[in-house]
Amino acid sequence: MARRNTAVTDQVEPAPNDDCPLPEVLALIGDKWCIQILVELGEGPRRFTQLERAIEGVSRRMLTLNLRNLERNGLVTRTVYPTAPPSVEYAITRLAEQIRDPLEALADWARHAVPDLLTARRVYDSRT
Amino acid sequence: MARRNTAVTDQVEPAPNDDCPLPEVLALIGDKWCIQILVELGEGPRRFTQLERAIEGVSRRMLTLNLRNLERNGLVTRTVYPTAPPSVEYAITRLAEQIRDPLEALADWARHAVPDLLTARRVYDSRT
DNA sequence: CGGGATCCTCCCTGATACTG
DNA sequence: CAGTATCAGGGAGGATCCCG
Repeated sequence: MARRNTAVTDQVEPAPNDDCPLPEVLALIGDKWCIQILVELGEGPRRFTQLERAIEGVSRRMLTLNLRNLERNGLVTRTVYPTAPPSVEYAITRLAEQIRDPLEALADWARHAVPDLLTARRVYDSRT
Repeated sequence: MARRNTAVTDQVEPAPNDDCPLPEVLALIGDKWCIQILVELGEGPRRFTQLERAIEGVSRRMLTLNLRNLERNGLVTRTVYPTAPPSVEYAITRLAEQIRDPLEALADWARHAVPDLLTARRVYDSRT
């Protein structure tokens, strides 16, 4: 069991069966900060500290782990420039760019559904 | 602090700011079993035990919590038939039906991206 | 049958300190 | 600057028991 406690999500392992890959996708991009990382990198390449400042609330550790996971899955590239002090640049790949449309569709639904959702929630909560 | 340890995700609280509602959506439908529940209920109404058998791997507790969460957010309805023994039927709402298209788009991307993803992963892992 | 309540256990995560 | 290593806590989730 190599790689224990080194990745955020260890599952995925896309079961070749199952007609519904959604759980896997969610496991892939569900890591609390992945979306925000992808969104930020969508604006252009960023360095580690830039990401750390832009995302706000993320710890160094979690940022590292999420980036490693994204890199491992081919959604983000990591380029080291051997300068002094060292400089590391992250960027999204084509694979990651192609996911932006589906995610945008999901975001559209979210924006549209939030009111109904909040209403449902108030009703449910008021009935305790 | 009522409702502690009673919901799976307690956050959400859709911050009215932020132009990107994606983290909230993921918090909403990201609960490990929610997607599979919605997919299964998409086939038609189901009773608790039917869901428990269909989903496989889910514990009674988590199934209950996920269903409660979905119900609270207006994505699932819960109907109790006071028969003996009691019978409870779950079904998806219109709000939940409307999310199926975005999710399907995401699933399409997933199916298309899996090969690249696995390749990237093998390359990354082989470089240790 | 359909859960609620309780206990208990990992492991995820944050904080801190150290390194090339 | 860009991380890794280590420690500690807290919460998610499983197992179990019980009840209407």
